[in-house]
Amino acid sequence: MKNRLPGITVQRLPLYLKCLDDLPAGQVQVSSEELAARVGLNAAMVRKDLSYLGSYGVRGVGYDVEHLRFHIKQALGLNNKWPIVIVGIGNLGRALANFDRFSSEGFHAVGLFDNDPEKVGDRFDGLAIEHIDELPAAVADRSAVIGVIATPAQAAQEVADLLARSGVRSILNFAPTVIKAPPGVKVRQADFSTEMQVLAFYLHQQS
Amino acid sequence: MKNRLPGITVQRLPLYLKCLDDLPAGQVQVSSEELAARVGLNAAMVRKDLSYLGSYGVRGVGYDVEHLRFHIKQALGLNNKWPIVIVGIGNLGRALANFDRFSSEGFHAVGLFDNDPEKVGDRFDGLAIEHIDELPAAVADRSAVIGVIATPAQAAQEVADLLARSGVRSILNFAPTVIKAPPGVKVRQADFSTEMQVLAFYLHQQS
DNA sequence: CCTTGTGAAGTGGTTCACAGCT
DNA sequence: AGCTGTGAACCACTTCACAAGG
Repeated sequence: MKNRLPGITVQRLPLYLKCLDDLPAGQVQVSSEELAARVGLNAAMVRKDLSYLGSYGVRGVGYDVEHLRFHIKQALGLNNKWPIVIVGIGNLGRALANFDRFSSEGFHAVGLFDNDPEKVGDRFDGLAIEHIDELPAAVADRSAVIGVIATPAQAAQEVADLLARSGVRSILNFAPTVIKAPPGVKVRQADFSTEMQVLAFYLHQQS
Repeated sequence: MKNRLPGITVQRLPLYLKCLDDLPAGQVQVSSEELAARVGLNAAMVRKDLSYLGSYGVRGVGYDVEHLRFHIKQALGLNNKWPIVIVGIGNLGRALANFDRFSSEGFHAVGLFDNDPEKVGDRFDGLAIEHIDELPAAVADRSAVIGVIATPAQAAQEVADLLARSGVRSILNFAPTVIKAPPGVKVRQADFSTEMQVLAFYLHQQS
């Protein structure tokens, strides 16, 4: 076991976690072979990924499902409850706010923000929508560490700047534009059009 | 120029395209240095990625913005209009259906499906929601090639099977579960919780 | 003189193949 | 006997560094 996981392993750990959830109720052991088939990867890769977490398998048997789930969540920091804020409460923002697996997955929404005064006060997921001007104080008061951007593209950079200044340490950007953030603020791009365009490439190739 | 682009280059081409859109109106040339700064990468990587498309830059000058945009779109197959269907018209499905950059980005929605009879007939983006039972015929009639899954996790595999049987060649899955598809059907996972969990890892590390 | 395009070197991820345990 | 854990070989991507060319 090394104490540093490759970035790409970090990206696969959430997939293993989802596969564990999909196992038949009552299944107590799982082999690298079975997990690999479920995620669509090679068994050696699964074993190598999991070995970075420590030696939690049993030779000749496999991995204990609950034990493994615990250690993956541990490695990802999902045994905390990270406070997050969501900016832009259109259809996408509402979908995110209603996402009820937050609680089981290490996050909880502590603020919903929009710049439309019409929307302020509406409630989702037990939270009232607040005006974007309230964001800096809210992030500080509620110790939010992740900001989710679900605004139109033209507002995204401005919102990212505001989030960064307010003190979040990570940004998940759903707007179809590339945003910059100061060093120390980790950004992930999570947008629909990028994924679609990648699929288009493979369609195009075939034809 | 080779005729095979590395998979990871394919994933970055959409980002370059977005950066070209963000350039000040009227800017006619762009250097690898400037593009790199915008996407947050090394200039050599940008040049190498673009060199796979052919030698479309001018030494000492840079790349012609329009020319480059054309060739990236060409490579990604975005000079077609790929017909897509969206399954699961909750908040997320509506966000996708309303996504108005489709037309400029090589796609158009040709069907919206849900299993809730209450929703059937509602209109979004100029399309009426149809019942999921209509999906196979619709995919065939309208030549849809991409299926987007925006259902809850427990329905996702079933919808994926239905899409694959109906003849789509690519699936974009937003449900927080790992789905399988037969060989020949390309799947991309695009889910919120995976991205959040990756961010959680980096937060956890710092603290 | 400036910036592209690209071999070559460097880095990191994947797969193989088998020793090590149960 | 079976499955994990892991060095070693392999392969892919990134970065360097510079020749080529406007």
